[in-house]
Amino acid sequence: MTKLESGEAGLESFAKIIGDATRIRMLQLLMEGRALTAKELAYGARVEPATATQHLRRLQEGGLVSMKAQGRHKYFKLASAQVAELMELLMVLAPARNGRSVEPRIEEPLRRGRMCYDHLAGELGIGITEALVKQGVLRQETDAFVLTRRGGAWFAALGIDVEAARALRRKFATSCLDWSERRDHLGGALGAALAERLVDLGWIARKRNSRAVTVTEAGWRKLAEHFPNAFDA
Amino acid sequence: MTKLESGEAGLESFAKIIGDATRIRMLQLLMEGRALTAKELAYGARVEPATATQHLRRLQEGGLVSMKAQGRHKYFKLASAQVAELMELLMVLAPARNGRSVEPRIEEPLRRGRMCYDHLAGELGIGITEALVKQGVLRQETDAFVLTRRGGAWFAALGIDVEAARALRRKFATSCLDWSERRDHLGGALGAALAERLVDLGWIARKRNSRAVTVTEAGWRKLAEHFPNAFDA
DNA sequence: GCCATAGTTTGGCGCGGAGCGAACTATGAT
DNA sequence: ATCATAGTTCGCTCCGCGCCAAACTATGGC
Repeated sequence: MTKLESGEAGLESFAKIIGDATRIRMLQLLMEGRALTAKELAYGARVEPATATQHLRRLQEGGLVSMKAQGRHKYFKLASAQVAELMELLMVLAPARNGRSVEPRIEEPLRRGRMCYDHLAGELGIGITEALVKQGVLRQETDAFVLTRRGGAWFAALGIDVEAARALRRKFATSCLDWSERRDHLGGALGAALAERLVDLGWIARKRNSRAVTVTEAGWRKLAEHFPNAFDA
Repeated sequence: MTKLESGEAGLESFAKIIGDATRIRMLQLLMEGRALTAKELAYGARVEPATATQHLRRLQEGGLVSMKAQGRHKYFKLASAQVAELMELLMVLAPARNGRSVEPRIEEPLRRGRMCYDHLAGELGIGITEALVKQGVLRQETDAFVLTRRGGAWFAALGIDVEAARALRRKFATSCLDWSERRDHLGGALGAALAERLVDLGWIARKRNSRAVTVTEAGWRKLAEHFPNAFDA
């Protein structure tokens, strides 16, 4: 054990990890909340995969991102909500230096409800997910949700073919870190099936050419029945 | 105007400013809340003054620290409470990488009340300062307090020689950013005189070999009379 | 005026580390 | 088995930038 102040030295090398343009760009890409592959991050941050590997290793060592290998892909995402908090603070403080710059405010409708790929995010997605957990339909694990026995029945009752979703060659019920809310919500095949079904039922509707999702007139009552206490606040 | 995305480029160069061991060390030194001179920061961060000048310039450009020239000294302090917030977040996240490390928790007594150089800080210092502002004894300016006309009488009534304090070759009534509370409190000659007088009156007492300050038995009643509503929470 | 001290500017040295291409392994598709 | 693709390892180049010494300016004390 070298004589190394764990506090100070830790902060210094941690700061170095953040203090690189490419790595910051990668973290920015991950702010959307979705898990990205190494290659996506490489090209997104405008470097070759070989270079990206090094950066991603350092980001992992710094506890800023977490990785999950799946087949020949490696999916990276922000390690915690605190990291997202840190990034947000950096983004707020940064432009102050660069002359005035209008704070890029999130459009309110998007904050309320939106599609994240093909499943629901925003307050709507989170409200629904948390209601399902509270009802015992889902159980939250480290980075995925598990459908309980009664949960299967619940989805079936809503008219969703759970087995079909399970058969798809994709993650079944992942937990996706929400960008605006910083909370986990249901993604994957099950999340997509649920979103699709709610649209089919006419409870929610997608705005044309937008990721925004709104609850329909009839939807409010129906959602309140099926997801109790989900939309109080 | 070059084609330069103000948002992205800003974040990247901002991150670079933070991502340097020496500059982080300087920011860490400033977390105490007191303004420090360029030289103090240089040696505190273990570099020569010539090097420190460069770093301090970049920290200023990045909006992380603010500077006030006073005579031949230049005093630096954190630019805002948000910067302190950022630093705190960095310090919380950093050690996670470095194996387990006990979160260096602030000792409770220090949080309650302590000496910051020669004036009062912590909840005690802030409570007193805010009570004085509310009573119209002090008025808060950008980075200093102003003693009002009635304020002079108030201090005199407490047995403090305001003119003597004003005559000293030092800042009279500065506002000092509190480290644990992140709020301004009264410093400078006036703050020191007040602290000294409260000790003389026996209302507060310093612990031996510590910066901790406690309120005496008799002190509680007296303080409550002179600083109404200062210690509710 | 003098000297002492705080801070800055400049020039040059040297290292850390970001970047890439090429060769490698690992997984999946056919 | 064969090919395609994801990601890694290695060796190398090269540039940014942190650092200091020395010479400079600015301020205060005498």
